[in-house]
Amino acid sequence: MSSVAEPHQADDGHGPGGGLAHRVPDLGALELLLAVARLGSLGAAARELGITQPAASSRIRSMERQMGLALVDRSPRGSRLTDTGALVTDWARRVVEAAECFDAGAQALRSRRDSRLRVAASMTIAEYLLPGWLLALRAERPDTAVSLHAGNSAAVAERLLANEADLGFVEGLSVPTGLDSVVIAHDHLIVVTAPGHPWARRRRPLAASELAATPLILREKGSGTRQVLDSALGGLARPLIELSSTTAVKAAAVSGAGPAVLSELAVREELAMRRLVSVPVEDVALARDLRAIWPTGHRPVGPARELLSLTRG
Amino acid sequence: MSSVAEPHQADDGHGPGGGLAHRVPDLGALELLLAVARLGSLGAAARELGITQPAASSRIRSMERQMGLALVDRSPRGSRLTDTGALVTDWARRVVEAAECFDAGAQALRSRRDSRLRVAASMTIAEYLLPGWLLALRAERPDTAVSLHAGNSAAVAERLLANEADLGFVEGLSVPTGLDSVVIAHDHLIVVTAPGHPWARRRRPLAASELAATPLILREKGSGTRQVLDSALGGLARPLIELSSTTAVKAAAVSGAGPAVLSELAVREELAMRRLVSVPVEDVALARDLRAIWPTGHRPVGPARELLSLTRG
DNA sequence: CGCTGCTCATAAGGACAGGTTATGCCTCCA
DNA sequence: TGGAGGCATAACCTGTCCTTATGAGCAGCG
Repeated sequence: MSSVAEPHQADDGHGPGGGLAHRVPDLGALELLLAVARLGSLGAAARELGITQPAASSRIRSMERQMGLALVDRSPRGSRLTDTGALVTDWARRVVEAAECFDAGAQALRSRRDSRLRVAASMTIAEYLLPGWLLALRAERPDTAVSLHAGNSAAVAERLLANEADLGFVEGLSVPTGLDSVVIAHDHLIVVTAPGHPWARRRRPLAASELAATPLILREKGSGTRQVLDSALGGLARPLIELSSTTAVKAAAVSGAGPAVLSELAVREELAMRRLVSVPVEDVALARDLRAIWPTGHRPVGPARELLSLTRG
Repeated sequence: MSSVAEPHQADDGHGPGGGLAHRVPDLGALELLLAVARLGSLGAAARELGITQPAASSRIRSMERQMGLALVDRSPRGSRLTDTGALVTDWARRVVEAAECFDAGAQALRSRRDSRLRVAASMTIAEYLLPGWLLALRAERPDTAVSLHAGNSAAVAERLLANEADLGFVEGLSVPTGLDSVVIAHDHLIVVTAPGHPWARRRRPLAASELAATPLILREKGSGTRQVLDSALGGLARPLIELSSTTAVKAAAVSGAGPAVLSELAVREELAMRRLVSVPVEDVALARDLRAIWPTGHRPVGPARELLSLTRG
């Protein structure tokens, strides 16, 4: 029951030129570029990253050679980004930020035991929201060791009640007894298809009956997403296929296998890139709350309170 | 006049443990992990990336050692991700996607001459939107060579009229004569502050007069963002400091220097991570259109039409 | 039952990237 | 006219990642 079982997908150009890694400078080089942009000098950037000035000079130079672009204007009294360098640096910043989220998440997965704050979260929240929160928390309280356990809503509640976690995050319809909660955000399930699908060009909203009558790509029964959909349609959702992870559902939908129902959190990126298109729906209650939960009476204090305050919009 | 001149900022933990690059696997490893997730086998993933099976095996193993996490369940008939591996892979996917955007953008900056589609775009669009569009275009038309030139709105128009570009993207109030256009999206300028600023806790919307009376962190006169703000306030915006790039303005605002006015495109990430907070505003027309533009009479065809169709919501 | 085909693991060697120290040149400023 | 800070080059070292060659576990089939 663990996870990924993805269908074939016809996308991504694994064409010639070899992997991304040969065309994109590695993270260390991008980090260095950001430091140069911020500090205005190769030497200063080198010091900040704990390397020597010649190392920085050589690394920036080979990055420019690799990309075929002049990124930095060197002068005897400092270095500034060129115009294209500024643009490249902005794109690089996004890569580094994603890597920082990765790192924050990985670190939380690693430090299981001796953590000052033990968090349990549902898959969707752990995937899309939590790394950013952890990063923000680290910015304010750099020495707070956080541990993370991801699972379904029931598992999260269980861990809290067993005192194996201090704070939980779930997306669901109801809160288990013995737990207090606060709504931290709202989420909507939305219907998505590949851009080529007939529904993609629909202007008139889909009726609930139509949705219930159409075979859909769905998460397995028991997942939070599926529960909300079944309840909204009165237990009637017809699966085209059932997949055990959000990722697999997205991949199937992108490949054109059919319409899928997913959290808007999960498909924001795909919508922005037009890999998926949202289909308007009427009359169906696909909203759900994202909640922070904790054992009744143990109102969050210290790091837990800090993290909680970061999550509220 | 080129670019970045960032003020001091007290954030990011350049603390111990050395750079990100030592804690996060490099792009090649992340790419490999995604391939393993998708294909269900180390050997198959290795083949897809054009390396040998032992190389893949060793690389995954050292990634697991580096992170201190078991990512893959190996068996004599294939490999599957562990639960934590699935989570890590989802985070890795975001890093790789950011790198793909970086690559698409860099490639467009590089191929200046012999391109089938020459695009000119304003800075904001080039920074935040265009890489995604280029990636989507590459997915559909892998062999379309695109070149990109970024500049302010006037420069974009100039390039189009001089037949140095086929398609332009600008965010602005008006369209120069000699050019046709279509609105592809709507953008709003928003007022943001660091979370600690008094305005951050404001519930009651800010009046235009209040905004005009307060010194703000702003882009330089002549930028599209500044033009819209000045016009909305009747030419009255009072600068606290003027900076020459969106990035510098964001950094100043994050560090708490004061309130800033920026496109919501530019601060979406910062808002999500609570590094900045949006301040409600009333009575001020801060909306602006994002437009695709082209020389009158040369309606986009071929690759230009293709790209245009990807940008419309 | 043993062959064939798939999987992953290990071992030994080579290429290269990225780091270091040492040094030189340029420019601004006191 | 030093001195300080900036960048570049050269020579060398080391670790990482790749390769080829080989071994071993599990499945299906004649």
